[in-house]
Amino acid sequence: MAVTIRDVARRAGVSISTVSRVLNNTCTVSEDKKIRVEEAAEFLGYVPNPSARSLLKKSTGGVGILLPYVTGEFFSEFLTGADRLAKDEEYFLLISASHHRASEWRASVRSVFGRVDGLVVMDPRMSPSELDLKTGVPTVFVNTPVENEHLDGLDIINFDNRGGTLAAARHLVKLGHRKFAYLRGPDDAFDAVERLNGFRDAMREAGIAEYTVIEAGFEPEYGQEAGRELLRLKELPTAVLCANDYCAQGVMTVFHDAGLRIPEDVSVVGFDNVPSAEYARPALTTLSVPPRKTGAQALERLIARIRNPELPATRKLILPVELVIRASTAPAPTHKIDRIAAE
Amino acid sequence: MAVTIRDVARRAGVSISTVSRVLNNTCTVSEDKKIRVEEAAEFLGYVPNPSARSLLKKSTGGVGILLPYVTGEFFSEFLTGADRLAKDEEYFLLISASHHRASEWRASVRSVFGRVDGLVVMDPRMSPSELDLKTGVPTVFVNTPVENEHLDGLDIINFDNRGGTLAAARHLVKLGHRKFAYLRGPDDAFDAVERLNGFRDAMREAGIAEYTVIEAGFEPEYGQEAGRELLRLKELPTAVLCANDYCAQGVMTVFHDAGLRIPEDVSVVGFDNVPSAEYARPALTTLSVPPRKTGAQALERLIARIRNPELPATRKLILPVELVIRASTAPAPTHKIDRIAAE
DNA sequence: TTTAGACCTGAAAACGTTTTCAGGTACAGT
DNA sequence: ACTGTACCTGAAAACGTTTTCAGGTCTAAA
Repeated sequence: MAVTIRDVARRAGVSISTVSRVLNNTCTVSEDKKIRVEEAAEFLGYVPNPSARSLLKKSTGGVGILLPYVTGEFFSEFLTGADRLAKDEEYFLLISASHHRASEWRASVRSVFGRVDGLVVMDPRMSPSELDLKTGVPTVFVNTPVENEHLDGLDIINFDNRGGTLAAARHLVKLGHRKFAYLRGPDDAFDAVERLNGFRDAMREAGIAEYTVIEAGFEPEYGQEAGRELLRLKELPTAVLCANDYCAQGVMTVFHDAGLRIPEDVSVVGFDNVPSAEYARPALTTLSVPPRKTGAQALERLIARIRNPELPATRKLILPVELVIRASTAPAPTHKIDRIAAE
Repeated sequence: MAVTIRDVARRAGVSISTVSRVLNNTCTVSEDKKIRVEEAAEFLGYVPNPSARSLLKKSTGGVGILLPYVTGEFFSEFLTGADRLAKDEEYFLLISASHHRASEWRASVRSVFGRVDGLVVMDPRMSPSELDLKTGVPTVFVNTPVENEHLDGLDIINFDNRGGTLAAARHLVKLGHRKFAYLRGPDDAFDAVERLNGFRDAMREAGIAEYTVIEAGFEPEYGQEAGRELLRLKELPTAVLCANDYCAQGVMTVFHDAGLRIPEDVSVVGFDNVPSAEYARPALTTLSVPPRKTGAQALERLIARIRNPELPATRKLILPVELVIRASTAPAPTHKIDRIAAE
């Protein structure tokens, strides 16, 4: 049986009210009793029961984070940022992954319900209205699809996905590339679609009407599959933009194994700038989104709203995305390209 | 104001006891009242208050996970496994990272105290006694240093770190390598030390007295630094074993940039088999520890102990580690090795 | 000496549940 | 008709806190 406030009170020879007052120093208590209580609490190793406390205060001191995956550098960096801020602000973190599945999503929501003072929700495949959260706590959405007209009451942090790919493609156009391929992410993922749109914007802008778009995905396997598909084309693109860094890593392995040289024969660009992108060889040109900072920022905003419920909920923040040029991109090749047969 | 059991009782025209009984179907209730209660609860969207419930039941339905980092493929894979099992068993996950710092460690412990029914603790730098957990809940330690004689009351899951490196080094010896370097992890990290010991075992076994050990670490930066140091040696090793995969990735970038060919000039081995090891080029030979499975296993064991407190706590499990041979290792070179000057 | 006010303290209510306890009804067996 | 039993139900206690309320003491002012 855990030690309760009553035990402390008995040992200090005071009432439980006094113990509570001392421990929360909520109003003045005579010096001697204060010392007696503190000693007793220390001696007994008393820790207030969080359930009892939050039952009364109607706040738990916790923040829930709901995301599709807990795996992968992007998400884990996001969590690191969130964890950092949570610790600073003395909140605990309740984390749950949905794997884009409705059943797990419901289980996640159920598991946080009533246990947290606020929620950070990240799911690029579902709009806030589909998520239908009736949790009654402040919520910050990250990387979430939303039409501007339905913004009211929503607090959103997104990345400039569209602008990112646009910038990358522009860069490649400037390097003389004309034959492009885009390895797209799943079409039910909002960020993947935005990235594709950015690519299309760039092509339109450059007056390039013909380019290849291949359905890939966010994992290296999909990149490999798409890479093999590219190798079967009768004319190889000289520049390949990818849904994200993992996809890019996948396509790079296939190109490498086919004897293609990156960037001499073909340029490759990722998205996200995950830590491993820097350590790939060739190091990957990519678009830097700051997941750690975003995690911290989401939590900061959420905690501000928890502490001050008057704060208006409606807000939309679009974080800029930065082109990081590394070794995987170069001017368009002028030589003829040899490749080992596909498959 | 959230809807309480009292609201449901009023709407259904019964007492709160009856509502509770229906919702937990804890004993027989007449059919009509049962239906009325269920309808009322559904209509009002009633969800029992977890604080009130756990205050009474003395169990929270939560499990705490305390680890050094939440970043990196190893930890995030571990979390995925844990999350999976938690969801299956209807537990929520309270996660906190300590970054190997005592102050954060204490903050983490404080944040889970009283909020969870059990704890999974992973910290290769601290023995359970140093952690001095007086949480009063069942705890499973993962990848934690412990001397066999102090095992009582401890529930431990470790990897065969020593055997892993031993197997890798043996493999390289069999490939004809005689000039070895080992990039070691921090010497206060138990697993890093065990891995080094495995390497030393192999050298002794092969009768190799001279080899290089360099203080590196678990991040690619350290691998790069150590790699540059290796390049300054007057004689290059033909085989480099690393503290983990990230370290290996770091050293590989430096070798690559120095014009060394892997594995023709030098073989490199990692440890952990993180997902990106497969997609590096050359693909990394490494030792597979199954973090996801371990996460699930730790949680499974913990939940079993929570549900059955009679279960003896003392247990030590050492998970095998498997050598995964990929393209970064090859027979020892017989040719002379050219390298671009270090720095 | 009285009284107002400041200050300290304990009793008790409250938070939202679950669970025990006891009362009530209906029915079957005598 | 009476008793015993099974079944259902509501009142109330309990969980461990915080907070309100009110009582009590002490000091200072009148």
